[in-house]
Amino acid sequence: MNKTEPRTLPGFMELLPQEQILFNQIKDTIKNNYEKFGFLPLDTPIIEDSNVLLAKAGGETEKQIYRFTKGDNDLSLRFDLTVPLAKYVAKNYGELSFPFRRYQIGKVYRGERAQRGRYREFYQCDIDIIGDGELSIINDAELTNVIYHTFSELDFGKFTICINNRKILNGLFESLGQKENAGEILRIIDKIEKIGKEEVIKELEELGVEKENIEKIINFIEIDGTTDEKLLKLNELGITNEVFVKGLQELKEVVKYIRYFNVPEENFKIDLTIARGLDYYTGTVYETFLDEYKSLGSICSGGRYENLAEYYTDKKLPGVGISIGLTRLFYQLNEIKLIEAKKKSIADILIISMTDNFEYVAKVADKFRNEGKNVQIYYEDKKIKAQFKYADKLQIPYTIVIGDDEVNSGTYTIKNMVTGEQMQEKS
RNA sequence: GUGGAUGUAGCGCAGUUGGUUAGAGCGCCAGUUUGUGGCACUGGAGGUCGUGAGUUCGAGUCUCAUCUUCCACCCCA
Repeated sequence: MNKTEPRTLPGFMELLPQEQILFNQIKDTIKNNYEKFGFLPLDTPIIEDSNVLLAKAGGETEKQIYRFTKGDNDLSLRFDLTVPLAKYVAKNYGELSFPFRRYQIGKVYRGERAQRGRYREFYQCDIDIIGDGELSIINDAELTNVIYHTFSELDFGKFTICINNRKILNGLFESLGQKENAGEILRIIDKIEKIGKEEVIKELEELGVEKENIEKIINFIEIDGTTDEKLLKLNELGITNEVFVKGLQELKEVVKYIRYFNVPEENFKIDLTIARGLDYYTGTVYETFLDEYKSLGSICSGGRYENLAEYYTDKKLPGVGISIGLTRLFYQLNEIKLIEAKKKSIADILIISMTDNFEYVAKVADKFRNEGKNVQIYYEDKKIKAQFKYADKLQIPYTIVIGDDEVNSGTYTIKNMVTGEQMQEKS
């Protein structure tokens, strides 16, 4: 008979057990940190009606969406967790309490060409805070604190949360008379880390921005110094544009509260080049980098948006959120060996049974389970040697041997697989 | 969507200017050891060389096509 080759689609991550254990540990750490700040769990369907999902989308995003029909239904796979959140909040507006704080950890789908570390199916770990009409700027600062706590516990080394405010950039462009192509300018500036200053200037020229303005833009994003020095220099630019002034005010507030939250100075900074690709951000924007592995790019990004669900409801729902692209992050950290899958088994104890008295074996297993241990019983009819080998392969730290001797004396023999020590205990 | 590579055992690979029956390592299975794993030794299973066509007396090796996967660009997490 012809066999079908058992292959997994490119761009889809599939892990071996020991890697999956590590992956889940990281995922759990993120989840626990999100919950520590009172975020509520949310799960939404992976498939949505295309009309709902694509209410806003266009351009690049739309091209990458997995879209298909089943019968008469036009369906799509979610490409992020924010759009489903918008739908959910609009739909359940009456049932929810605002500010609505939710976290969602789930898979999303983008049909782009697979590439190193680039996936078509990947986990996003999102938190968002949605206000009804208004939302305090303190929330923007708190998200920095959530990121700080999460990555501190994840322990991937030193990291820096870069903060900026879209209004500052937009206000600057407005004051320069570049309001129309502000979006494109942002996109170009955002790439400065990657392509360098010269290339940014070149691209701005190609866009048709005047020399004088390019100079001002470059001078602006090159403002340096400590956080307070940067804020001072921004003030000294003397820009009176309303949007700029508001943005600067917001940034100052955010910094003030970040300090109240006691996030160490070394873990956050103002970075005026951070713009974020997505155009729905209207205020604070975040990107987080591992100091020793800047080349990985941002490992946690997000920002403030004016109106979450404008395509679904007239209600004004401002929000602020961040997202960790877990699948890619895991891949990258594994690549650079910053994390390593060591644990091969979930079981703490493997029971090797050499008796027909199964009832006795089951009782011993339950005794340890009741003590909070993960216990697996080996049922197959194999030699004791093979059973020990199995425990060894899976690196299960303890084995318990139960033969007729043990049953008759009401005991079990427990063996430490690392040291080789073993002893008989009363059951 | 554009450009460049790749494919030999479960895995990562070797295979000379085309020449008998395609190799070693790791892994897997069994035995040395019928109540004790790791180490060692011995033995074993496992490949229509991605697929199809062509050149040739002869193709893993040369040619063409095709599929697959990977890398870069675009965009993004």
